[in-house]
Order: sequence, then structure tokens, then C-alpha cells
Amino acid sequence: MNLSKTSKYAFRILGHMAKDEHALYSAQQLHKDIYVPERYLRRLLTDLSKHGFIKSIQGRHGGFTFACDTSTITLLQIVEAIDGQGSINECILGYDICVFNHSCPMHDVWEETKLKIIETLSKTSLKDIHYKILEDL
Amino acid sequence: MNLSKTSKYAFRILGHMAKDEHALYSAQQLHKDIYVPERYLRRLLTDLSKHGFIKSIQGRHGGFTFACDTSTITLLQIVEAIDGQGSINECILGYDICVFNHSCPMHDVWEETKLKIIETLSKTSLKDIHYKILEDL
DNA sequence: ATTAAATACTACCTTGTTGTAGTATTTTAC
DNA sequence: GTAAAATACTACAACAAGGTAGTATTTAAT
Repeated sequence: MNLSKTSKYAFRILGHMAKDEHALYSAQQLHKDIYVPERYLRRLLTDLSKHGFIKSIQGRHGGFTFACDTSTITLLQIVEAIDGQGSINECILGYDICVFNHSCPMHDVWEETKLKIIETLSKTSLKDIHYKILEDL
Repeated sequence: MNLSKTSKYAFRILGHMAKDEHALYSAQQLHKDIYVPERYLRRLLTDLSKHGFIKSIQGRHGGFTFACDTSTITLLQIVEAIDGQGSINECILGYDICVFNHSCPMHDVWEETKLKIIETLSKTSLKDIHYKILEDL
């Protein structure tokens, strides 16, 4: 159960871009829209394109656009790309080895909630966020 | 949604002490039992006693013991004491102001899960963990 | 070709968290 | 009273995450 600030930034970026799935977004414009530090945002955009969520187009009228359909990108995929695989699934007591047959004292207490978190993150795609935004209008 | 390593250490300490609620635990023994760095553990014990969860007894045969009934200490209280009030309730996109009438795009998607997390942490007391441990035997 | 506007790469600075060290203080067995 | 065994206090070291800077590269309008 941990979500780095950088993962939250990634949510902001991709969630915002999902508003118009096929548009081209420049780093400069994104910076103004979602309040992520500009240089850090640029680095993160490069990172996200390396992970295959978006693709970058260089040159005078370049920018970033989705590399695949937004319905195929889940929040869990984004977190795992940024924070590392299994980052959400970590033991709540911080023990390295905590599996069902050698579990920590709080394992069962936490298990159900952890599954709920993972379920939400893995079942919510960027397209779902997109719809949500439209509803908000 | 954030749980610092220090909070996890606090869970380990208090969860372990809850096994025998009225016993006196020395820092040295706790260190051996729960693998928290000894000096850091001592500092954290002082901190936890200042927060009123436990009380310290100085002197030759001193140590730490609970300052109140373990059934009155919830996991949420522990997290909020260590990581700060509202640390769990933070916006998933990292925005400072994100309330129901000015919510972020992901607010509704995340709300239910967040409530589940808070409910679990606030309904689980150290005594519950204690019982869990007994069942494990 | 030149230039403007974008991304890419690498290195470094800053900040917060985690962990360590040294020393002081308290208490009790002897 | 003295020493042992515990906690308390303060400062700092180490590390990781977040953020910045400078420069290089790519592309297309002109």
C-alpha cells in the first residue's frame, strides 16, 4: 500500500490526456493544465512513453499522444510501471517474506482491504476516468 | 493512501506487545523479536509513549508496557500519530484541495476504496490483532 | 539552410525519511 | 554509594525521492 508522488503525477497526466484520447499534448500545455513541475513532467512523459502508454512525436509540432486505446490502460498498470511491480501488494508490516503459509500477524486483517485496492486499480481504466470527467461537466 | 516505514514499524512493535498486554517489554528484547533497527526502535518507543499508547519505565528493570487497554488502540490512531492526521485520506492525485464539491477526476472512482481502507484501520484494534495471533498458533 | 519548438539525455541539487552515534539521565540491585 | 541496565535527548550521517539545469537532438515551417 504505497503510491509515490510520481505515480500520482502519472495519474494526473494520463487522466488528463484521456479527456481527448486522440489529441496531441505538448509538455508545456500539460504543465499548465495539471500543475506538475515542468522539467519533472517532461522526464516523466519520456518515462511513460518508454513504458508504452503514450508515444512521443518530436519536432516543431510534436508532443505526446496515446500509444494504445485508453480502455486497455489500467491504473494498476500505471502504478506498477512507476513504483515497481508488486508495490501495492507489499506486506503491511513491511516484512519481506509474508505469504499465506508464513504470514505476518496482520496478514488476514489486511488481506481483504488489499484485494479491494488492487481490484479497484486493476478494474479502472483511463477510459473509465474519462467518462467520469464527462459526467462531472 | 500512504503508510510510512515507520508506521509499519509501529504496527510491528505494538502488535507484538499486544500478545501479552500487561507484560513489560525491553527495547533490547523487542529488537530481537521484530527486527527493527535497535536505535531507531528506541526512538520510536519514546515517540509512542509520548503519544500515550505505551508508558516507559526507566531504571534497571525498566521497559515499556501499555498505557491503556489494547482494545482502545486502533490501527488508524497509530498511523495518524506517526504519519500525521489525514495522511490516509489524502487525494489520490495528490491535489491539496479535493473535496466533494471541488473533487479531482478520480475522486469518485477512489472514494469507496478509500473508505474501505479507513474503515479497516479504524475498526481494527490491537486486541483484534492479538486474537488473530492466538488463532494462528 | 535556418530557426523555432518540441523531446532526450545526463548530471546534479534539494528535501524528507530512515538510521546511527554519543552522551545524559533515571532507577534499582547490590 | 556504586555500578548496571534501562530510557531520553540531540545532532548528524546515509539514502531515496523529488525536482532543476544545461545541453543535445529531432523535426518541420519558413
